[in-house]
Amino acid sequence: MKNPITGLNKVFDNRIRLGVMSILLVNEEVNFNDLKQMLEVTDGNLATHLVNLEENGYIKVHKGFIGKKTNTTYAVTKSGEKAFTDHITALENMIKGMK
Amino acid sequence: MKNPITGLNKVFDNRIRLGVMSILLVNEEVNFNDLKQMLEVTDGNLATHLVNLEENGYIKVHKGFIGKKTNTTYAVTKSGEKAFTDHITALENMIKGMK
DNA sequence: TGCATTTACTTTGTAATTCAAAGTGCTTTT
DNA sequence: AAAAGCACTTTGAATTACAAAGTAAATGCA
Repeated sequence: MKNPITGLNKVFDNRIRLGVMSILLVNEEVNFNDLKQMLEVTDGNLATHLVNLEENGYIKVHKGFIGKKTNTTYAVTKSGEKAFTDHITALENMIKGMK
Repeated sequence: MKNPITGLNKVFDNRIRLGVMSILLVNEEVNFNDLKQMLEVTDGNLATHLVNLEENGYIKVHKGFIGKKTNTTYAVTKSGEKAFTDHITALENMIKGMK
């Protein structure tokens, strides 16, 4: 039997990062507050994970304005999309369970 | 949009525990050494995660002998099987991405 | 027989990660 | 103009993950 966990991406071991990615895959652009509400996490916690995802090149951050208010949006990168789908594929293979 | 990460089990945030469960779901009983080789982890690391899974009631441990040599085997419990499949279901739902 | 080695874990200590609370700077409300 | 709210960032503590060292029994070999 080959190692079932090779191919799993360490970045996605975390539920919040996983959640962010799954949201960003189906929503083109999402801002901080929406993410926070969707995932029901504290500011600091979410921010940390967003920084992590950005440092890994999986999401891109756009700091803009709506009127005079800052509006920071997040979107997946090509690389992030690939990393995520690869991870899901690895998960599926793991679940299938190869003896 | 509802929170996509509710339903994800914290115990399975970890790749090694995830791997152990996926192995034990398709193999009735597996011993320490086989798990170690399959997952390519160090003794201490694997042992820690096995204790964690046992404390959560997801696996049961059987300390037996083969001849004079100790042989400790691990198997999933009913509750572990349910927890794991529930987690997988939650993952699948998350991936499907509900807006 | 006796000493070294291997096996199968367990224990220990450190490094990394996760998270919430407090802080910052700006905007909006009263 | 002061107070409150928003959108983050920073900080610090707690938890978790991990490898290395330790232990006890069994086996190999001289």
